[in-house]
Amino acid sequence: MSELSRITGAAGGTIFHHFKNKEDLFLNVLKDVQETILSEFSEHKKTTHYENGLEMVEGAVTFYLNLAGVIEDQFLLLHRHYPYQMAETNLVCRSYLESVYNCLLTIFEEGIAIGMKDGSVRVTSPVNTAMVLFAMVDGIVRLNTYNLYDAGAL
Amino acid sequence: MSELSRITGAAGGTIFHHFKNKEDLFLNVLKDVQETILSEFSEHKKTTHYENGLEMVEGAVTFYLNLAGVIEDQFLLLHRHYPYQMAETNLVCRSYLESVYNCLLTIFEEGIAIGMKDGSVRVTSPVNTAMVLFAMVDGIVRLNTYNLYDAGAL
DNA sequence: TAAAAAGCCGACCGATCATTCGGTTGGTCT
DNA sequence: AGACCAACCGAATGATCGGTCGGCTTTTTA
Repeated sequence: MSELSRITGAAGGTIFHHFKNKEDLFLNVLKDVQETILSEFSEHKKTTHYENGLEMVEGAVTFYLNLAGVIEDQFLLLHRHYPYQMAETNLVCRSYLESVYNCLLTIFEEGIAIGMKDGSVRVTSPVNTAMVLFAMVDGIVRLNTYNLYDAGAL
Repeated sequence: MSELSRITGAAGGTIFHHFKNKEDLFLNVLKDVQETILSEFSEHKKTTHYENGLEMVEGAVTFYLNLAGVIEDQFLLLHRHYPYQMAETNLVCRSYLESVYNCLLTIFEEGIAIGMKDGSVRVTSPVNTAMVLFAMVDGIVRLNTYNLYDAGAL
């Protein structure tokens, strides 16, 4: 909190005038992350168009990797342990996280579902496939954040 | 530290008799994680045998998912932010993490390399493919740890 | 068997933490 | 002009943190 006070230039007490406590402040940050990702997602849906399901899945991967680069700090928050620990007891926190993951998974799921219809994608379970794809892309982002390897080249 | 003192039953000062400070204690825990994973890895190599490269890759996935379940706490440590933050300045910490990731990546790489020879695997870059596969499996483990979704069913 | 070393204890310390609170300011409404 | 209010300040607060230290006990060594 003192570091935040130093960075923003606001006095220590001022922060507590705007936020009830540290947890409330964190929840507002998380809310901001959720809103940003959801808005980027709907923007992506509006501005893109794909020939078939497979292309849509590929587009989802590109969208995800690109987004993770543009708002790296926000994604970093989702890669930390604290939010998920808080989500175990805090329902608001949990709903923010679920909303984000739901949104991100949906992109893959939709692409796979369409691809199954048009024949460009052949899988048994679209939900599971989407989850595996998501885990893969997210894992790469994570690998890239903690630059132990040059995953950025991927 | 006080919680550790409570759990172990050792007095506060006793912990600092065995470890220089909190960071030193953490490094010893991380060292333990590294040694455990490396030993499990060599055990896996000794006790398994595969017909071709693809089977070996599949075996690597199974090994990884299984290991993550058996020593869940130790994997949780690798999914937290702190070690990677520390690795930026602490070379010992960095070497532990690199050693772990190197070991885990190697399993995939070897399988892919063999598979490319015997024709069971067709990829352009074994290193990149191994990294993507690793990211995928690790992503699933992470998704499962923070049980927002029932990734365990996968 | 005496001395030395290692293990252990818990009260204690200074630093830092999140949070509080009495008071000031500048703008808006009556 | 006076009342009101949200925004803001910063010193003060109690709790907690990692870490220290002198002394007690057990084990090892000479």
